[in-house]
Amino acid sequence: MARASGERVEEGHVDAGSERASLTREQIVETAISLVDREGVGALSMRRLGGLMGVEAMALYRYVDGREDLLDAMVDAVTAPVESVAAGPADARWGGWRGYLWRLAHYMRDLATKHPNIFPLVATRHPAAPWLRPPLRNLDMVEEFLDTLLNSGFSQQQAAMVYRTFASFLLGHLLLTAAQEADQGQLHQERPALEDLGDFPRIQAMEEWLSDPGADLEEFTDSLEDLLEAIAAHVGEPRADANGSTD
Amino acid sequence: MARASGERVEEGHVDAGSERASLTREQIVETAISLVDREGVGALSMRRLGGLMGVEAMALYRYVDGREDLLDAMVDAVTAPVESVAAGPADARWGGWRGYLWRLAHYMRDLATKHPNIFPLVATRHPAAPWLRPPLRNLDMVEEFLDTLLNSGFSQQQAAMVYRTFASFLLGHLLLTAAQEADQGQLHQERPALEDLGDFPRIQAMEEWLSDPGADLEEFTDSLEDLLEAIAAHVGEPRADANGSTD
DNA sequence: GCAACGAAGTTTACAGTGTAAATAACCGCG
DNA sequence: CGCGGTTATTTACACTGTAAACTTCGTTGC
Repeated sequence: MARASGERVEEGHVDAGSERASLTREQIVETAISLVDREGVGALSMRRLGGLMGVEAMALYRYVDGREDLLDAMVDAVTAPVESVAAGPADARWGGWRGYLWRLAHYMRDLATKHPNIFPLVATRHPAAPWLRPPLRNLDMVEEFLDTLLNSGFSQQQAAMVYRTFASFLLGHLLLTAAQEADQGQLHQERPALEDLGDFPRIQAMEEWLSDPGADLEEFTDSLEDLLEAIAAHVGEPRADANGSTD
Repeated sequence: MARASGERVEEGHVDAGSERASLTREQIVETAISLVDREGVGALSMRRLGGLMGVEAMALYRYVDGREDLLDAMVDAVTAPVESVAAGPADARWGGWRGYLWRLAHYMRDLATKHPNIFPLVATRHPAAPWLRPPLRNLDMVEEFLDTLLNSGFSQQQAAMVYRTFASFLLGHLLLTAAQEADQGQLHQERPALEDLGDFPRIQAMEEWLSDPGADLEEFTDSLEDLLEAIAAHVGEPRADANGSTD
């Protein structure tokens, strides 16, 4: 019954084409992601999601094992394609470790700006293992990360250190980028008049320098380059010229 | 009535001494903080909090204006004392800007380890102004921060840049520190067997280097020193010796 | 054909949530 | 005493996640 007559599902056009489509874990996760992208995690409820897929809420439980599991699955889904985009196996060494880290950083930044409402989840949910540090919590990706570094002459200890440092760097910058992107998207909610700053002359004087949201990418890039330089210095690499050819 | 006879409030010994005590916004926020410290934000509900204070849930609404406001107030309360601890007005220039940033960083780290369940809120909630960057979102503190830097010879543009960079640095490192501290506290919940890593030789080989949770403080300190060095370099300061005396 | 089976989705139910609105208990003051 | 104001309680409602029973349906074995 249910979907037979004109019962007005919320907006979900399931597919109506192939055969019967039924439900899929991937479709559920995908729909949930798009909902959260549009309206934030607060808007994600099982009943609402069910409505979007033209199905009762409880039907989802055959595939997702509860809301928490769904959130984890969303995080995994969003961070999964990184290994095939940031640095596929073919060109993993193109540009050496610097090139690899550069591409990875910018891929993660894209992710944060595309899913600003989901990124806090990526940053905040406990990863499966305690040494897996957000936002770099995809096993395939971490494996490739370490592989690239070890192949570039880093010791195991150094590679682990770089992994941690790099993760912290991304976490800090991208969480801010995402937050900023998020309230840009949320059709300017009530800016509460911004207390008058009379007691804060320094802040008042510097407000223009502190704002400047357009500078975010530039700041990210600059900081990234500083970080790469610092890594190179710690590791004893000559200098730069962006090509650490190891083969 | 309510608190008169033996009605078994959850555990809240309000004060039982002074006069009647009634309710206070500060007490509410304090109790909420201690609850979240013990059991995580998931455990904070208005009814539960009311129970802890020997009062019905709706009584809180005269003081906190809803759950969201309560969470904001908790974040503010937790990050407020920074100006009097990290660097009071008297010794704000002791050790120059390096000393100031050093003390501030360690104060914030203490905060993250003392309130690991609250720190994600500090990191994640939108600040009042868009240019106020977590976790440095206290106006008094930011004012002092900028003042210290400007008094140490930084230009306005440079000071703003340092503020942003420093905030990103803290956010990245402390969120990880807090997460780690948090699941140490949560009486080891089911570690789900940790998929066997057969497909990840690199990770498997380096697991010992990747774990090592004791190294967190050392890593933080090292990274902090790198950051201070980088700032000094960008600003054209001679070198180090931890005393940028400007007077 | 037909009964049995398993899977997919629905119904019903329950305990818990935040919070708006009306109500009651208390205080000092006239 | 009554009156008014502050504080806390009561009641109510819409919503949440999810356990358990139930219906519906396509497939398979005989």
